[in-house]
Amino acid sequence: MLRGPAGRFLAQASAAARWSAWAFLDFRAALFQKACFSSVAWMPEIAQGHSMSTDYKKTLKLPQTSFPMKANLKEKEPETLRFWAESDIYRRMLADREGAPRYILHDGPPYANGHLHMGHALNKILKDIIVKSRHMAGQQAPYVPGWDCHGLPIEHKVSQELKAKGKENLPAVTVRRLCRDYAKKFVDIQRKEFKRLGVFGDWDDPYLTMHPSYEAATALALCDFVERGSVYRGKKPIHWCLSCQTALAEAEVEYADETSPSVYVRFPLTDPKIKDIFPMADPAKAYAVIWTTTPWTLPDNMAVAVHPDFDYVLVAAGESQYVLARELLDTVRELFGWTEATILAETPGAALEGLAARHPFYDRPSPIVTADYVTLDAGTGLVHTAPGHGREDYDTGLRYGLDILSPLDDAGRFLDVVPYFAGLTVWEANPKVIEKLKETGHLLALKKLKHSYPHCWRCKEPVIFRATTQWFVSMDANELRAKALAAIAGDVEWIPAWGKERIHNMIAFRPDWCISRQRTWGVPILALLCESCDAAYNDAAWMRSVAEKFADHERGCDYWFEAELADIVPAGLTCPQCGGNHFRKETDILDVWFDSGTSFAAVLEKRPELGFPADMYLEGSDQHRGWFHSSLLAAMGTRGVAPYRQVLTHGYVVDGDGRKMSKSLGNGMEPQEIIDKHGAEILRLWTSAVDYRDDIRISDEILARLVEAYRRIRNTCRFILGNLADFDPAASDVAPEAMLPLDRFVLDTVARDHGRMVEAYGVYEFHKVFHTLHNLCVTDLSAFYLDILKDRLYVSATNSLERRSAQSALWRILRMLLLDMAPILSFTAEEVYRHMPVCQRGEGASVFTLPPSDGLGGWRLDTATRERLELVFALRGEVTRAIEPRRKAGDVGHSLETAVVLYLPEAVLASVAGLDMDLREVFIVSQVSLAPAETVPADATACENVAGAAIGVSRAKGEKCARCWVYYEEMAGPQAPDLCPRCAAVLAAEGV
RNA sequence: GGGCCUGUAGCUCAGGUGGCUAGAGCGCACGCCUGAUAAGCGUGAGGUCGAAGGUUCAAGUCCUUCCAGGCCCA
Repeated sequence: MLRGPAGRFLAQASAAARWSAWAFLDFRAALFQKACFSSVAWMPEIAQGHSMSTDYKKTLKLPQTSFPMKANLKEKEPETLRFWAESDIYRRMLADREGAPRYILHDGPPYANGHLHMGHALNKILKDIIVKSRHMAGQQAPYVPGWDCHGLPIEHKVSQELKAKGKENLPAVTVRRLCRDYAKKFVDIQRKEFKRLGVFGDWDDPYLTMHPSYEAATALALCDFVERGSVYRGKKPIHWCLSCQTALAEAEVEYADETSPSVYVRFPLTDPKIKDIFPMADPAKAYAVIWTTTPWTLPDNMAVAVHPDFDYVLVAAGESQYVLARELLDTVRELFGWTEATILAETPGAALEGLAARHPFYDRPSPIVTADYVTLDAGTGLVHTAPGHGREDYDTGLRYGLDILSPLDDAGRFLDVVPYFAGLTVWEANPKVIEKLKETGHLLALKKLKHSYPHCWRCKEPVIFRATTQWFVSMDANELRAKALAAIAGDVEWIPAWGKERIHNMIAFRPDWCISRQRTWGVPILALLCESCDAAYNDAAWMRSVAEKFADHERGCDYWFEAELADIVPAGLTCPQCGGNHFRKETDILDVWFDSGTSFAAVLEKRPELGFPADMYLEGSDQHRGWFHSSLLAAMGTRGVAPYRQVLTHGYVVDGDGRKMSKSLGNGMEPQEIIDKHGAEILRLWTSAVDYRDDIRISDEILARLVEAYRRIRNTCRFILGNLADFDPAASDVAPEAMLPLDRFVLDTVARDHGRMVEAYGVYEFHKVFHTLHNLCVTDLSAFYLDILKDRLYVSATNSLERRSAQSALWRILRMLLLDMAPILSFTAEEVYRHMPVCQRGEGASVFTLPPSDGLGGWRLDTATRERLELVFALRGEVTRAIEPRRKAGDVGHSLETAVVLYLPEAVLASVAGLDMDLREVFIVSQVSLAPAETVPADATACENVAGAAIGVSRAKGEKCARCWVYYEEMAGPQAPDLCPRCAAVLAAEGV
């Protein structure tokens, strides 16, 4: 509340103000009289009637602030970062919210490799905005960043470096040490880069999946699965390099052209059931025709696949009948040299399912199965299926319960059990298989084909698919799949909602989780393998005893690789299968998705400041397949609940045309360039401005727009700051209910927008925060309120109600703006905050010490008043529009050079006239008068948005006051002929 | 090829259950101001709502197909 004699005096004066400029003038004249009595000490030159207009500028209360207009973010941000580091802001924020409801956003660990790209920046800034907005909303929001450290890319990099140095086949512990150093290096690099973005968190103690305690937790999670009977060993084909004798991951496979034999083979269809499908078929001379470029896989053929929806024909050619896809008949006919080929019958592929063909050179059946990956691009529409030698074949094998046959040794030689080809390598077997086919008469055609074929990244030799023994987590044991699907549907909120459908489909149709990898850099699968029969020993209690050692070992699970066999094998252990007592350690490691998928156990459950389950997991939409997926399976499988309550996904960063960034297109953008050019703040603003649920575009134009937006927001703060320079709330605060109507109105407007922004933060719609904030600064504040306020702030007496009311409103507005800005524009909010005097901002050193508040104590403007005022502001728009033609005509420049008459319908006139409001100030003109609509002259401008109203514009009458630039018909008087009564009174009151 | 998603002015975004001459801010053009000044204010021009069909008295909003783009699979 305004205090002191001057305040009380002016408060009364203000209440006397009227809508009519004429009444206004009377009031000013009265003021002047008083002023003359109270002070005769005018500035001498004014008293002498000199025109010293420039000197009046010194008597105005122009904005004063050390807050620079130019942000200079590139230099300023590091200073702010230093300030945050020195004040230990992250811990301070947690301490400030001790006991408040917690909000736990669990960080999905980025891979510790390479520098940050835009996707990293987007992801971490979004997380930071959420964490900070929860803090500003009063919650305690810890954030522990993490890194994914194990895995192939690092191991790959390290082995490339070793290869370059000619050092290969080093012991596992050595390779692991190098991998650890490599990961460590990039954790440090990325940590620095993340911090540069202004992201708050426990950067001194992040979680690393290679940390001993983490590795122990991962291994223990595997124990949990084993204990529940969810883990089994089975066969699965993987890429295998014959010359390196090693398994290869997809990333280690390179595709290059290779020439292969291309063979067309017929499989006898002796099954009498064929007559049910094709009545004219003769089982004695019917054949299914397949095509393959890997003849050596034919010994392991287990089935023939057809597409259920394609049409297949029975064709008579020569003495035989052939089944093949109708669409491919013409191409094949020529190839086989069929002079005549008569279609005997036709059927959809689905009808063929279950028919038993015979293997072309072994005495066993090869059933016809259906598969939707069968195409008509090449071949015959019937696909040779060897589940031990192909991914799709394997899946089909699982579906039909076929044997996963792969009788090869590590060098790719057929085992002794394979008739005709034992001892041959697969490459040697190719021509022999062809010979065998010729011999049996089942080879229909032989050609050469040049095609893209997988090769080993190290030795560049062609690789094969070979079924090997792997570890799996069953999707069906303990109803893992069903429970996961139930959690997806019922326990988790997916944002956006389609995430539910997406992950549901993935879980619903995925095969068992293959958790083993034949690599070195990861958490070992704890098991002992019998030297004589290869049976695995993995008793859960024993596993647990080993896993627990990881936590205390300096290098975590290196323990497994370093320990003597005797220390690991339980005394007296005998193989339950063969009774043998010689064992070796399993050398497979866990899939890295198992590592990061168990972060809830290693981090959420372990850290006192966190908790399980998390409130939020937030990652890119690819993680439906990745971390969201593995975390869900791991938590459901070991804890029986989902690890998260909400899952939020963002799209990918693409270029200005919506295309993905790629090196070859040269359309990439790096966070570092943007920071160097514009500052991290612009990157943060970009993150907030876009709707991240779709793909997110970035381009120079987008950034240019954001830089503009940033300037507007910054300048708005600067202007407010400047006009609060002499404001001490303890001495001069005016409560909202005592403020001038305009101030109350705008305060209410800002409070509403503040509420909208708080709500938008709550539902993670940051682009709404950005648009609301920007619009508020541009439209409601800069172009409207602040523009109107200049007159009052600059001209009125320092301690007048007019000025103090405005400042009290500005002070509250600025605090709301800071709360809204801080999560996004953290650097700038902090800078603004630190330019506020302590009496305005409080004792806290940082903007992040502000308590959550709207600063209004729940005060709002009543709707009736609001609606009446909105009418006035609608009229303001009409006035500015009506002035414009006069300006264009050159009649007037500044709007203060005009006098306006509002011709209003009766009801409007009554409403406007009844308001305690200075219309001259609101319209920023020199004179305003109201008149009934009936009196409207022909040259008035009809209003567009106020029905029945019109505006008359003329040049302002009288003289321009040298101080406030408003035109008056009556000036102050002889002592100050170039001053208006108002200015004269102010100067007199202030003793100038 | 399959699953999920997107496509409204140059840019970023609004447009619950179909009913408006499709909105906002920025940018742009033109003008004003020079007491927020490498600032501020005003006015104005920009859209066949990705395309084509269809349902309907009425479609940016519903359906189908197509085109373009993204993520994940194959």
